[in-house]
Amino acid sequence: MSAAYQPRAIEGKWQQKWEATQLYRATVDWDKPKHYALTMLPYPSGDLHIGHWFAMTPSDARARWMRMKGYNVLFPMGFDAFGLPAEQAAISRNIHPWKWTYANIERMREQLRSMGAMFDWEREAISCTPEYYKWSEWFFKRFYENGIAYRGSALVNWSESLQTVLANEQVIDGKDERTGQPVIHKMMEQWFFAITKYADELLNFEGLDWPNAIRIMQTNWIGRSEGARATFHTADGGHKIEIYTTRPDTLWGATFMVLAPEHDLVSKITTAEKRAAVERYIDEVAVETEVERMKEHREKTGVFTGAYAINPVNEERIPIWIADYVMITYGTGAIMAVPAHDQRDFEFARAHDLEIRVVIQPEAMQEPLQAADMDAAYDGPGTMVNSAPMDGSVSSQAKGRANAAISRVLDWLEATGKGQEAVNYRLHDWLISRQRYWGGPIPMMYEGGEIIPVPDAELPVELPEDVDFMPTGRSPLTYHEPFYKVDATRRRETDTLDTFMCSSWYQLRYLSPRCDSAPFDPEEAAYWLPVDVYTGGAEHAVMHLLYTRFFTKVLRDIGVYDDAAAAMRRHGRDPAGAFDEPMTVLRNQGQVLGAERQGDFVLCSGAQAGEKLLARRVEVVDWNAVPAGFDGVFGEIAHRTENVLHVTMAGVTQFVEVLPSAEVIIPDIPGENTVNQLRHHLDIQRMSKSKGNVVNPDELVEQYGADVVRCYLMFNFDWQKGGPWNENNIKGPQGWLHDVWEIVAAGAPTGSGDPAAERDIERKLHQTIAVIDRGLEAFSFNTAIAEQMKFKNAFKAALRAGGIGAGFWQETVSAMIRLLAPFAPHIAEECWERLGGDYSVHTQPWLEYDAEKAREDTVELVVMINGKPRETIAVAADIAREQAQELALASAAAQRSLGGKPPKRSIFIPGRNKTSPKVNIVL
RNA sequence: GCCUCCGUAGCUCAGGGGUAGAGCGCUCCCUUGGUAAGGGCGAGGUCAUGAGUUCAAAUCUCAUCGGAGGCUCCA
Repeated sequence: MSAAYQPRAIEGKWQQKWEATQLYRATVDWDKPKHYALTMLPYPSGDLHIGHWFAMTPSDARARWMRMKGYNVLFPMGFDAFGLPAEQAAISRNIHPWKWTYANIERMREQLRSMGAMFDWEREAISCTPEYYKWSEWFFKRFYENGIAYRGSALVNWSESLQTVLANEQVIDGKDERTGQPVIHKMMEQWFFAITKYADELLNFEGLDWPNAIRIMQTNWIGRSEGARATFHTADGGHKIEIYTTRPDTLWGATFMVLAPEHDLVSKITTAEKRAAVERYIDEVAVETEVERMKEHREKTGVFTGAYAINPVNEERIPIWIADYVMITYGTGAIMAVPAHDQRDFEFARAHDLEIRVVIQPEAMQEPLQAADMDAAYDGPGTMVNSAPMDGSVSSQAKGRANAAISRVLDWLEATGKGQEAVNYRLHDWLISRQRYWGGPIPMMYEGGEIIPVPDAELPVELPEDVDFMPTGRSPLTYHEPFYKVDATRRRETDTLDTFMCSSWYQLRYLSPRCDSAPFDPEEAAYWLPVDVYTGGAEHAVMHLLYTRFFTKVLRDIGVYDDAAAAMRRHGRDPAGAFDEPMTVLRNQGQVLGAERQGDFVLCSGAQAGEKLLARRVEVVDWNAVPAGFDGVFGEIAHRTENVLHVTMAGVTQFVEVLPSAEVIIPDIPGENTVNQLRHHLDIQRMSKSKGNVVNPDELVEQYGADVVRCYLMFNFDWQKGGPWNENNIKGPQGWLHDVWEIVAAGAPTGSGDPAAERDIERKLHQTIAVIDRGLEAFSFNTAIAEQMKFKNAFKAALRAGGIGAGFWQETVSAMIRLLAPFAPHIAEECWERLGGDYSVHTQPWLEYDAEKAREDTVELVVMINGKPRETIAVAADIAREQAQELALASAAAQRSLGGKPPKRSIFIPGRNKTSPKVNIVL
């Protein structure tokens, strides 16, 4: 065995052997328990970055661990290959999206292989291939037949820069989440999926082990609220106006109504004399982007329509206004305004001099609340007033039926037919069509006004390749006649599917990527589903992770899983609940961020000129090393623009202009120094090409080897948190693997060993196993590795001390290598072979934790006086209470403190796990 | 504004009612034929702050301060 650990020499070799022997091929075996581990598939952008490694290699370690524990593990990989970047590349660089995407996939496959992950490449699925999108289309048709997919008109998000509509989930703060360009609202006819039908079921996370944050985000996004719908009529009786409210107990306080400017009724009810003003306002609002409209603290603008409505609860005549603070996209797009008890309505009423009427009297107040005295709406608890026949009902702060007043009003509304109890959702149906080329075709045709599905036998509708990419941003499909012109009367749909549809079911395609008769093989599904552990980024909380849950539920309801369920029953597995959710356990990794850097600490001297110092001398010194009596500006360089330094000290920033003639002294940089060599503070931030803080995993692998990079990523971060990159720390895992290598390379010692030392190592080994198991179970990869480092340190020390015999060495090193295998698969395989183990270390059984072996024989009994440790006494680990207390009382420390008097109390705390037994003597 | 999560060594992180831990970094010493390296010794922490519960609080409770993420005219 060559002396030095040289990753390059072994990693390629083993990657090839693993592939040649199909070591990671996962096949159905009903005699073994299954484990479907899945990590989010990448978009083939062309280069694997460190984030992919961070997401995938710990998941790989965990999958390997499960495999060694006896599970039949499926850990597939593929590509989410449709999407805009490919199309942008086509437009800007004249490369066809097929070519661009496939070239990237080829490259990324190689990079993925360098990780040494146990991906089963036989199951690779690529969403942009006809074999794949045939089934995306097939699902679309099934959804259409079952009333889930429909074509409808709605106010949608239109991105001018991308020339396409976007789903609500893809718009953040009124901007397209990809480009950051503002979107506008536009009325368009589009394809939708009726995800709102599943809103209530999607709110139920029972049986799911998902991060709390994701559950909260999805719950917020769905935005269920309970309240009432009520129908107001215009005063002339000509029109009905539906409103939704969560506070039906304040209906009697409605003193005006507000419609969203986009509301259908606006044009119908506006009086002739107000028409001009109303139309002007609508035009103003229409050109506002979402961004402008969402600005905080903006003035409540609006105009009166001239029309009046009748409040159904008290027959009062109230004015109807339009205002942009009412959103057409929420509820019914119209509200009853209760200025006394809703802050927005209050502000609007004050701005436009509208009546404010108190209908909830706060209990605590002596005097009745007067509208004129209010400076804000009152939304606390109280008693209903001015609300005959509901006066006296008590409104708590509870929502919905839990509030007595609301409950009573709801009953009354239903009984009188003036309104109904209602549930409202913030969630809208999923807008699925895109005006783009590089996506799955929508298998629909139009003939006259009719929608005709493409027959199943003709699927897939293939994307034509011979298209021209126009810089206009329009989809080439819309002017590709052979594609859209089916025959003289029928025209094909030229919109394509949102890529999130393709990724909503990829976990099913992995089961049988070459299956041609169905989207997936039911026999495979019966065994593997559902996904047991899913890992990926939290940024998909309300997109992919919500969509795929919805998708799974629809497939279940329309019978797509029926054959799989039957197969399950044949194999004696109960299919109940197996198809309700796609992924049982979900964990999100954090993000690896760009490195933080301290700015230089400088001493600047010169002449003060107003706000800033004109420096004639700038010296970089050790952090905080300020000479006594220094009277210039000193501190960290927080920022530098040309020759102006922002120097901060204790939170105060001072400005220093370095004169061209100034002397700059940087001890670490020899020769003459310039102002440009001064380093300013660098914040932790996302890695991006423009910031130049991107870490290239290929270079790291080249330098340190894949195993070291894997271990560094797992050891140096809290996986679920992420953090700043700091390459210095790679030396820790590197040194560890070097040491392991050297221990194996050195071979068994020749001495006979010391039973006590060996027993100690055996104990530590089993304690280590327990920590690794716990760490992997909890995705705490860093603790699992830290514990192995500790064990290595202890073993190495014992070896040096000559306490280890040959037989024990073999046994222990063999165990150590098996424990290492999930984390550093290549070096473990090489060491395993050199130890004489059978191929492969990755198919060896995992080490069984033995509590008896992990037990300490003697431990330190801690004697505490008033809770402060004072002395230790070596005792048997299983020492009894009485004996321990006797020993403690007899100890020198206790005798000294007690001074002959009996203690007030003496408390025995038995040792557990890794803590020592203790006796606390209270004086 | 609301909702989550988090403040432990210089850095990145474990632990978590009962003696404060790891890796890196740092001091000093040794090796200089594993050498863009190895071995050894050591320093460094009122566990964000303040109160409470307890025989005992870094750990539990509450408040405050600081940080991260999410939602936000949601009727």
